[in-house]
Amino acid sequence: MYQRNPDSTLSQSSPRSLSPRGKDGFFARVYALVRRIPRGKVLTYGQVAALLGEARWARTVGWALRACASRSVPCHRVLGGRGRCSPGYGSGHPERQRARLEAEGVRFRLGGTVDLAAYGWLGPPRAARRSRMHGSA
DNA sequence: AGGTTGACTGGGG
DNA sequence: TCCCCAGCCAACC
Repeated sequence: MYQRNPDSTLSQSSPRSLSPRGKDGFFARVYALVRRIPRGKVLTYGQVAALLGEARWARTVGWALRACASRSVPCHRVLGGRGRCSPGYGSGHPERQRARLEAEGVRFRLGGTVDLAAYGWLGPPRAARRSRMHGSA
């Protein structure tokens, strides 16, 4: 099984990353958003960055997830822009990411990519609800 | 203070 | 479709 020590990653793996300074806790906001991705749905690094209002910070999102502060953050639901698993997932085991996603019902194409149009999350409900409920009034 | 790194992206071959 | 290159930008050293 591929369970890493949640505790060790919390206390010693990335001590400084847990107190992100750039932009009032960008890391924390990344974790908060990723935690909301529903089972069986995915998001790309670029989309996470965009949803947080920092469209060009895709690489920084990667930094945040590398630290993967808590086991409660389903970081396996974040893929590269081409719907591919992250090369560095689980310290170089993207297959683990795939296994987790498949366990949630996400199917992969022959090339090892996920159909983002089919499995992509639309984002926080609130954003979608706002335009629909309030409309113009 | 400055160079390097990286779980990214988009474009081109 | 896959691989490589240039641009990207904060974190890291």
